Amino acid sequence: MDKMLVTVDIVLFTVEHETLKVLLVQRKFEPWKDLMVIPGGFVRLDEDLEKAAKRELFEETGVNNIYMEQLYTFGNPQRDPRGRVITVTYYSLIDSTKIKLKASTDAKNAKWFPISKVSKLGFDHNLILDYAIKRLRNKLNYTTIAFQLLPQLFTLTELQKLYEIILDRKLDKRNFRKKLLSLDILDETRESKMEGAHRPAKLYKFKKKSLVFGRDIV
Amino acid sequence: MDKMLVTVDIVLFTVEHETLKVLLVQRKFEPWKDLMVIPGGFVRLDEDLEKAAKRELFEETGVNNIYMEQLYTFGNPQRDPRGRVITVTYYSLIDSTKIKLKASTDAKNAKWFPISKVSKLGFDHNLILDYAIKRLRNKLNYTTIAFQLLPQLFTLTELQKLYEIILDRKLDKRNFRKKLLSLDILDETRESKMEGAHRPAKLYKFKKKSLVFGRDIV
DNA sequence: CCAAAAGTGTTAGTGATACACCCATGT
DNA sequence: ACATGGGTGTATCACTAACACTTTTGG
Repeated sequence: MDKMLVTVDIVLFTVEHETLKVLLVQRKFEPWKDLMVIPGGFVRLDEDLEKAAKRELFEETGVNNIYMEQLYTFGNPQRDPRGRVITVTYYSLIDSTKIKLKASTDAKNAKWFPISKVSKLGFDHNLILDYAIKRLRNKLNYTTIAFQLLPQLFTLTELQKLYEIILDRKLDKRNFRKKLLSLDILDETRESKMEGAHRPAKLYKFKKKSLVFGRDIV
Repeated sequence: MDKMLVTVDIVLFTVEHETLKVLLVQRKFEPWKDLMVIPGGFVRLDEDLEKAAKRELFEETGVNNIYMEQLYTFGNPQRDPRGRVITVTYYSLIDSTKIKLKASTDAKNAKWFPISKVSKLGFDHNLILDYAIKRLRNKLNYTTIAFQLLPQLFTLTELQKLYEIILDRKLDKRNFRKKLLSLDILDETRESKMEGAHRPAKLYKFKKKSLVFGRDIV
């Protein structure tokens, strides 16, 4: 083996059942047979890195057209026992209800895992995941990436809950609302959400110009 | 050419004669013969990426043991006409007086260029440089990387001037001092710098624990 | 009328910015 | 005494964080 191999790995996050989850696939072969890993694959010779990441992701999840950001490039010579493999990693946060995991394409078994329950992954993927979680949480502070997880109309409480799940801490309701509304990226609608025995919540939508996901808001 | 090739490129900054400069080398061969480019080279099969960056840098500049940070990985398939070459880029800021540029090793002609005078570079290196400048400036806000450019004892005015040069804007003297002193990373010494017909300036040094360069200070 | 979540304002603290004058020295 | 750069304090503003009660609905 005298080649340097280049892969892309994609750390894909979602929020489901009030839990931050990451998409993992199970390895069918050695090394790390049966262990879970972050999905990814080899970059083709004529293929842009981000395109490759999107293609791999599409092949394994059916998800398309998402905003994706480069995370870091991991290149320890020992990270893959089969040879020299460097990996350019990407991450994203998506609405899991908008995709269907193709259960068995590529003979892989893709599943969402609560990040709190992820144990030993193959390769150096625990390292990659930890790094991605930090970046994701940090990115929440100054971008709109979280908004991709909500329907077009949503309540401020739903948005806040989302932030709390991803950040894994409680936020103050009044401060959260004040902050979000001051950013001038939300439009109040005349509709409201009635469900349960309590006061209905106003529904908001994003201003059109704010719909570029991942856009920086500072 | 059926291989994917991996290089590391290093954007090395310094401040000299009150100017922010970047280290460039001149290409001796096609493509982009005679144009300036960011120094770099191929990663060996058994070599860690950052190690490779440090080795390349050492071979071309003689500089050793520096703090270096990964910038981004560029992988457009057309970025090198000779084949598929992806590059993992690093950047750093160093004291140019501590190194000697080996003028002609590797048949290269390494020189410091004021960033304001950099014109068309080979490959996509203008893009890489622009990206590096942004990151460097941003990093100044919350790390101690700039401190590597100063002698052990320095005045606050020297430090401020350094920041102004890198950021390319004036800073308020009182606010700068207030901020820096409030960070609790400087120790006042009993010495002062006498030069010129004016009041001598107090000399400061960094607290030992702050001497890990590139360390985050927030 | 009770339970449940929605909605709302004020205060205190912190950090950023803007701004002008006196101080210590060499010549 | 004057020219030069060193050194200092205050007021305003914006943002963060802490904190508790009233409103609207369904049952």
